[in-house]
Amino acid sequence: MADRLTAEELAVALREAIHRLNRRVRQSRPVGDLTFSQLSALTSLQLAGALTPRELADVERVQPPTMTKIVGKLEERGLIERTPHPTDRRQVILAATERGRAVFGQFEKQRNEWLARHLQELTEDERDTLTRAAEILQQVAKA
Amino acid sequence: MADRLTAEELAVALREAIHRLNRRVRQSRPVGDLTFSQLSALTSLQLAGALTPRELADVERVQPPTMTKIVGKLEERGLIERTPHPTDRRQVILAATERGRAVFGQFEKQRNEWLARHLQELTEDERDTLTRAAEILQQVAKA
DNA sequence: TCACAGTTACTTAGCCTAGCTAATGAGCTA
DNA sequence: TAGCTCATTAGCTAGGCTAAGTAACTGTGA
Repeated sequence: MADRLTAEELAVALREAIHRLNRRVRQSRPVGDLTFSQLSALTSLQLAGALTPRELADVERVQPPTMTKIVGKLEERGLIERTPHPTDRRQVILAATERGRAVFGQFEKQRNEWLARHLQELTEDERDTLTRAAEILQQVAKA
Repeated sequence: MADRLTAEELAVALREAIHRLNRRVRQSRPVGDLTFSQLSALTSLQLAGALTPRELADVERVQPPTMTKIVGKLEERGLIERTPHPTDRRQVILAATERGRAVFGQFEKQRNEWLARHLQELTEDERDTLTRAAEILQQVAKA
């Protein structure tokens, strides 16, 4: 069973687990797909409805120029669109297009397939633990 | 409290949590530091003692050319060294140098600082949950 | 009130790392 | 000798970053 770890030991264990799992999930990329980061940005955008690039960058925890690139890729594919801000002409409003919303669910599903399949092989107890862990980790990442 | 999620819903939640946390941890990079991937490879190498590039690539779940690059960076810094395989001259044996072992602990500590600090702010109960979660995730990543 | 200095928002340019596949060359093995 | 395996090289894309540039907003002093 799990011994009581120090915060530092836990940090090591968690980071390694996350690092490897992250690589695994990224590897299972279907052809012609959106990347992880693109999908994440698209998700945030749909959850929020509409955001400025700065807001989206903050949510995604990247710098604005990085978000400019990601948004550019999504716009090229016609999945999101830029519209002018109603009052402040420096700003831009980003929102998913019809097509973006349509395409999204399908890719999201593929993307999760590998992980979901493996999670299904766990016990209910283990999945409950991971559910609580996901909440805690979201909280930590937000901090 | 946590509702019972389907494996698919859990996959979404986990993936998002991991994605964001990963970015957070990567951001807290001290100057002149090793990258996440370099540190991870160095760790695996020390745990195993010595490995060939192919073996290390498998452990780290990357393709051999990717590992060639990472190993190159570590070698440049004098943290690992390549020695010829005793019987098979195609192969190479990788191992951490004295300096690699010395430098390792220190960077590892810095690397974990941000995460450890935030984990310390959690309750013991939450940390226990994360400890179990880390074990489960390692298992899933290995599968 | 209005000009201009400072600030903010986004983008561009240029860099590095991390991944990948395809191809190459050296060495092993049947 | 033919064919396989291992490591590397070459060349690509994506995703990060900082620094610098441009356009637009805002507030203050004459």
